[in-house]
Amino acid sequence: MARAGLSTQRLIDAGAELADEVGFDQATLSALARRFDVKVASLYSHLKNSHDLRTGIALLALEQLADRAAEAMAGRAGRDALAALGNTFRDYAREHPGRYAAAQYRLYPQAAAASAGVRLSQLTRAVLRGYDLAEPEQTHAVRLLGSAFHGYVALELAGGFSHSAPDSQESWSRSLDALDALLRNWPAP
Amino acid sequence: MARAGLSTQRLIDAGAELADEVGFDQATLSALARRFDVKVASLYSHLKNSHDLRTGIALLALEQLADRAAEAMAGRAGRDALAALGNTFRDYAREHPGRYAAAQYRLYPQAAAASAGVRLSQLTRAVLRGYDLAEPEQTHAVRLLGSAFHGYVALELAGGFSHSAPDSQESWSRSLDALDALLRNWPAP
DNA sequence: TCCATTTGCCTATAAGCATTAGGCAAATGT
DNA sequence: ACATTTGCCTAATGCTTATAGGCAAATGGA
Repeated sequence: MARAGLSTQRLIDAGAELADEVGFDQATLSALARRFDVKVASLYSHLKNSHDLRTGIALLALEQLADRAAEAMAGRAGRDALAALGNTFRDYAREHPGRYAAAQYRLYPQAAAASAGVRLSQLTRAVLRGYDLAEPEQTHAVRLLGSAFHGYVALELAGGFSHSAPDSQESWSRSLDALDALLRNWPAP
Repeated sequence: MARAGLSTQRLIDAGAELADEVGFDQATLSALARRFDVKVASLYSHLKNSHDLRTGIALLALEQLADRAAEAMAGRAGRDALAALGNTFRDYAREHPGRYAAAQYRLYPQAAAASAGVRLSQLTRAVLRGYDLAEPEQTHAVRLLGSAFHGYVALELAGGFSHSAPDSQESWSRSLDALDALLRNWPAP
């Protein structure tokens, strides 16, 4: 009986593709087994359970996001860095909606601390180096920036901005302008 | 055989409570039937399917959100109106996490157009009456505002701001200050 | 190269969830 | 009082996750 050549990594990679195609919560072990033309029980040699698959996809997505963000932000500051980070999130979510959803998957604190999510939040903080903000205002700004990026991407992905003028791209671009202006003129506490 | 006295509305109300307790996607027909001490099949006299239940909870959540927002915003303008709307979202999400998640549930365009979501977006636009913004900048601002609110609430609910200083309440308050400042000094296109 | 061990995928089984079909009894209205 | 409607039931199906145990393919040591 020929073997299918499964491995944890191959399953997670295929799971990520599956998630992009059918949605993160439709990326089931059953569907994954079907994709490899293998019985579901066979997957349990490589994954502890379905939570394991989801965690794996989440960690993959965070890695990819952090890699892309680091590359996009390299050598940029101010509005350029801000746009690089924001566009990384938005583009990734549009290219890989399932993975983007996975990146929001609730990890155990321990797993979260060891994930690329940490790198990602360092990059967000790095954007603020181009502006003049001391603690604790810097942290407030990091949180607001993360909220605005994530919120915009989530609402856009949910179709919130799709069926009315003006174009979502236009609003996105102006939102980056606005956030840049805000960081340059952060109100006194 | 005594009857349980089910009805569509009672099921949806109980489903909303269930969602708050165990999470929106754990609010299943099975769990709901258990709660009424009734067999699952009995629910199908009142609900077409599980999507129907989810849609019902979503519409309920949107109604409640819009009602709360309208009351909180009445008679307020500027930063007060902004804070009233933002706090409505945040407080509702903290009190009713399952319902808040439901409010993000993707509705059919037709259902969405007839929902209280429309009222909610009118209220968001009403906040901007206290500031001086003409179209299309006004729409960009509405979208950014909605993104920031939703993003903050989602990240806070996911535990993003819970395990490090400064306090999330502090960041929220400063974010409202910052958004108010931004709307007062919206950058020229 | 032989053979022991490990590993990978299998069958079988069980439990939870969504859904449909069909039945009986309680509620309702005339 | 009786016919009709309605509400909840049992039964059955199919899909999902998960566990236990088995056999054959890969691996590695002599």
